[in-house]
Amino acid sequence: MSPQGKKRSRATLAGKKRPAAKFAKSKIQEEEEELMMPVPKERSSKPVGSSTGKATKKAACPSAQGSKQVYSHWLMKSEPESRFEKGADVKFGIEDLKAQPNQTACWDGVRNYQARNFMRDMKVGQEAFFYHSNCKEPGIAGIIKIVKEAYPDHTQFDKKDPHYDSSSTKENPKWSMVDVQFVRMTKRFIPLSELKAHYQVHRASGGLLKDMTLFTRQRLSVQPLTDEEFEFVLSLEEKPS
DNA sequence: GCCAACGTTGGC
DNA sequence: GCCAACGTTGGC
Repeated sequence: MSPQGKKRSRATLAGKKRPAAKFAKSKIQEEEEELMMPVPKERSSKPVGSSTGKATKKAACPSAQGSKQVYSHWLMKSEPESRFEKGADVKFGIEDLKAQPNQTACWDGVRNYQARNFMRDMKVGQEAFFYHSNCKEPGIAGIIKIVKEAYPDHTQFDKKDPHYDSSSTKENPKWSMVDVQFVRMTKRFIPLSELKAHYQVHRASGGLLKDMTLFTRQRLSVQPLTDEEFEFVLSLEEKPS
């Protein structure tokens, strides 16, 4: 995304963009995706709060009737190293976000329905990990927060943009983006290798990270974390690497 | 640079 | 609707 939505997505501003590639999905396909989305497959979504039934105000309540899981934490991938796509550099690391006016940028360029739908679920004030992908050292570099909820991604209408989508119209925009603001760097960089090691242990032992989307849906550039996953990953900050 | 994972396309 | 071909993601 820019962040890779992207897979990737990224922020806008002068020049970075990503590829638009092929998008020619049938209407049907598109609608389907919009309507049903993604509750990431297996996570047993545990509603964050109550065990007893129903509706406490909290968040996640996957309840029986098929309502979908509600998330309040996210992980957003972006590439911190230069890479050219259709002539444009898609580089957008956390340092690039910090350098933006107000340390804020729009997360444009996401061209995957599931990632898009997760962005549409994001609420102002929610936090996300800023994940560096496709680079020397992949992993979590910092924390960002949502400062503007989903609105049309302007790059879909820009023929010069690598993410241009000729099938989208202003009347019915296909792709969305959110605005994010830098919150802080993590106390230390949390490498993918470390996260993966925990994931593997947890997968075997039934630990907290056993369903972490980063590993269960490998190429998804915008993804949710349960509160427990978010807290666990944050706790790694305190450990010496 | 390689290549596994996986989403999309399009023939049938 | 199946599925092989193809393209992209992204770790290594």
